[in-house]
Amino acid sequence: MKINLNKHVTIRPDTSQRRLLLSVMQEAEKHLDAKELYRRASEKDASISLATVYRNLHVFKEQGLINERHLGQARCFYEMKRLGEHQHLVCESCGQVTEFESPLLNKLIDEVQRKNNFFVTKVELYLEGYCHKCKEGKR
Amino acid sequence: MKINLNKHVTIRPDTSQRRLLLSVMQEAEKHLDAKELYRRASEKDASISLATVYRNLHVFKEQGLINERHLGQARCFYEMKRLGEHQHLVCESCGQVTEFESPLLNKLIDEVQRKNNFFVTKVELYLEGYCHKCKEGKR
DNA sequence: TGTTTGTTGAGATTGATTTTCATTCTCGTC
DNA sequence: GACGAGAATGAAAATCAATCTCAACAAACA
Ligand SMILES: [Mn+2]
Ligand SMILES: [Mn+2]
Ligand SMILES: [Zn+2]
Ligand SMILES: [Zn+2]
Repeated sequence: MKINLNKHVTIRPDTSQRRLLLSVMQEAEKHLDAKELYRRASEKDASISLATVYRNLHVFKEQGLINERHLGQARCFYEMKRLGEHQHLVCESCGQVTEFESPLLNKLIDEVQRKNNFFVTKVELYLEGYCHKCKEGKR
Repeated sequence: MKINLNKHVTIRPDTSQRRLLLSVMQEAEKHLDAKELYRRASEKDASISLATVYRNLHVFKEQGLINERHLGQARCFYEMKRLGEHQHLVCESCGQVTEFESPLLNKLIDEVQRKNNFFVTKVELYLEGYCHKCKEGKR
């Protein structure tokens, strides 16, 4: 289910749409889905197309500029890649997304790679449950 | 985006469609998506509807009989729940799905719950990369 | 037996994503 | 400066999984 990006093609690194989309991604304080990225980009360039958003999300992903995340929903969310991997905690009740890191995860992955003779290129740990507030409310 | 199953309704536990769907799930040697479950069930009862497959996947999930998994694709896969949690390794190249367990994961989750004051109800660790065979082939 | 309530099949609908296609842009060459 | 090839774009159509609607059906039970 990959988009048809024709691998034998040189990607032009810099178009006004790409610059706009990247700047919106960078300014974003949280994870954006394609539609929200489109909405925000449209405010600055009303003519941009949703197809261009999707196409460039693929390009950015291939270039390693952004991460694609699955946060419970069917649709994907995107965020700029940063130093240090992190994973997500999603509250079933209020939808709040919390980020966390743990050195244990790397340890786990090392072990899994060794035991299964597998080379890991992508890690996604998704935890769902109840956040601080919603946990209280449940009582 | 939940299906409308009307919570204040008593679920009738045993219909011929449910029995059929569960038996197909049990016989399955690997993870099935809704369409594949539908295809296999249709072989035994040509009149079964895809809507019934989806409806009952929700029922089985609520009853804790099956697990829903996200294996890279947008669509979901399902498998019978078994003793002992396990997670998945998916080969980017050949698509092979390998299952694994690690006690480190529980340790990690304990830590995350404590540090973030969060109550975890669902865990999904998805690792993608290259399996034994495909790793070799790459050289 | 008649009523109530849960279930089903078929088909329509939704929502996210991808593709198609005609047009436009970029950039190196003449 | 015109040109040509390749890459990118906008708009709209197509795809695909998942969900919903609704009339018919079946089980439970009064
Ligand atoms: Mn994040
Ligand atoms: Mn499994
Ligand atoms: Zn919450
Ligand atoms: Zn492989």
